[in-house]
Amino acid sequence: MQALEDDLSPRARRYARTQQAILDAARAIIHEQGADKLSMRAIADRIDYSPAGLYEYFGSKEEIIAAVCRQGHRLLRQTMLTVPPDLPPVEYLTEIGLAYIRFALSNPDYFLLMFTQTSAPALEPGAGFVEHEMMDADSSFPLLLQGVQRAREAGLIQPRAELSVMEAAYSLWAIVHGIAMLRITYLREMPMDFARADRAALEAIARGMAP
Amino acid sequence: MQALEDDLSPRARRYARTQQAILDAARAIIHEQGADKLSMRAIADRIDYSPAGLYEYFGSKEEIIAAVCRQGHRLLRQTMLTVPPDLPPVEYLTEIGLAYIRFALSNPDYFLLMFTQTSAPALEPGAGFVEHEMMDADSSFPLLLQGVQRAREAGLIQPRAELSVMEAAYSLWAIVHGIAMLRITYLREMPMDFARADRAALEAIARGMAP
DNA sequence: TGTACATCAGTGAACGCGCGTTCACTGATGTAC
DNA sequence: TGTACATCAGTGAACGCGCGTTCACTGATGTAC
Repeated sequence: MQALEDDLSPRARRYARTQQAILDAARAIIHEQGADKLSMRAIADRIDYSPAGLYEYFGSKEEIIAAVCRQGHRLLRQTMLTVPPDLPPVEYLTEIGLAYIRFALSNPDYFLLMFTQTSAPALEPGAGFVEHEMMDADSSFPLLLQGVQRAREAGLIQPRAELSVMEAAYSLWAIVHGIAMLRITYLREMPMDFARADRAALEAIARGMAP
Repeated sequence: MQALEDDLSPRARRYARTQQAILDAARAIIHEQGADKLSMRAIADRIDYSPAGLYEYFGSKEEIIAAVCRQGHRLLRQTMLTVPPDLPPVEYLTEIGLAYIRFALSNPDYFLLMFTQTSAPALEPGAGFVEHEMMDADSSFPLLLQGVQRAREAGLIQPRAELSVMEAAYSLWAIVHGIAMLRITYLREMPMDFARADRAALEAIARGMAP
């Protein structure tokens, strides 16, 4: 990555840097004021540009949003990667699940945008699930999938006829995503011991996959 | 409800009817064109009014949205109520969970709006969870809670030190909500056997609560 | 090394649009006597 | 039962606003000889 940037001309380097500054500004606005306050003018203001200048770097507002979302998924994935991979498999799964939730809570508007955007390019018909962005290198889902696979190899999770590895990872994803979504929207003001409840939920689903 | 309306003067009755027509129009627009196409002008057009006329019935666009959402929660609840309550408790829980998901899939934009709106009145500090709209008569959560309670009484769910009835219902809600959300947003184009996977997820969480 | 020129990065002003809301108004509906 | 009046339901036009995007422009940067 760094080596790759070194190969670029100073011009191309500055270009890439400004492009990144635009995305950073967009992210900051979303974080501080919510996604509906994100406008070309607001971004331009924040990096001391005129709105027209942004079109040197992105073709439209939509492109900027798409790029910000892609970066968000990468960031979410990285947050989950900070969990030590040598934890006992089930504990590992619990921890990356909690990391997913934590990311959503500290970046609610960003998270909401990431999973609310409907602009993903449609798959051509006949494409398998592997082509879906869910299986991208940037996505966090493969981490869940690997985690489940590891737990299965350790004999801590029993794949059944009714629950493949894929489906187990999907269940796990659903429960953490549901918790994340509910907590940043409908349950925002709910007085409740979520630390306890979330752990309980993750333990329950883990039990449900056990042999 | 009907009797109550009969008591009203013809004037009040027409007023209530128009108010409902406005909400119906709003709902139809959300369903057909998405929540971002919902405007006072669009609503007015649809019921052959001028935009200004709407202010006879609602103080602002925000009020209309709030009312539409409240109605949405009522509708979701009613959908879940169509599940026969005399099913075996665990099967009952599975079925109302699937009904929740089905509602979201047939009204994606409506569902998204209902659970994305941030305009719920904040609880005054010190309020218990019972005061939260989650526990309203309109909310679907109490159905999950009762379902879990019933399963517990039948001995099919084992409340543990680590998983109270409340937490079990929360887990269940999280998983169906997560599925619903993922399927109407990020996984919209995902080619996958969801009928199977969703059932598997619900069975897994049920197993995790079993004695 | 110096000069002429092409390209690049960024500006300022304006475009047209759709929006929520307001306000003076008017005809229709209901009420009081 | 008829008339005068108050209230109600709804209109049309306009308000001011913020938005994404375009376009002719200009000074700065890099390139070729």
